[in-house]
Amino acid sequence: MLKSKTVQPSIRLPIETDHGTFQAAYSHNGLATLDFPGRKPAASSSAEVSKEVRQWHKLTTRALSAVLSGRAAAKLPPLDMSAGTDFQRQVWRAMQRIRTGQTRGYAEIAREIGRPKAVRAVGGACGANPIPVLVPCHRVLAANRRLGGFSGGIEWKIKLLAREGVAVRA
DNA sequence: GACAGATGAAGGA
DNA sequence: TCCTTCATCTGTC
Repeated sequence: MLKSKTVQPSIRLPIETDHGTFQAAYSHNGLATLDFPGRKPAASSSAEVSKEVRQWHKLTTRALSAVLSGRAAAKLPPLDMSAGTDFQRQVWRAMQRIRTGQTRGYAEIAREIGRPKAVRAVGGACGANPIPVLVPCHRVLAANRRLGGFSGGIEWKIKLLAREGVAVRA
């Protein structure tokens, strides 16, 4: 089993949306983390922002506003998932394949990555997802279309799913 | 090695 | 339906 590697994002930039200010953090590989409004104090990096990061940030901002409007993101910046284990990256990739307005169950994700019994571990990997919204962990529901949980807060999961026209049970 | 966890399924009320 | 219990698998400490 691989332990997660701790890769320190080098640049933190705010993203203003109608729903509050998200915090995006970039490493040299791409977008590393995305924090919901109010989750962490707004922090702007003192490091110089390269042209490349500015381009990624522009894509992230557009993608975020698209998803928050219930639309599919046209283009995503490169996502730095190096902080996750192999298992977690498999789960996150499977979640990225879920289209806007569609949902999957934890068990379905588990089957998709070839580990049908690892449903609880899939839940754990969802919770460890550093880039919520863009890696759509909100589209993963528990059995019988129940909500399950959400690292950013269950109210965010409800809000995001409602934007995509997905009806869920409390 | 023990424990916790964003689950699933089965059984009973 | 709802609740409880147990089985299962992975990540973290």
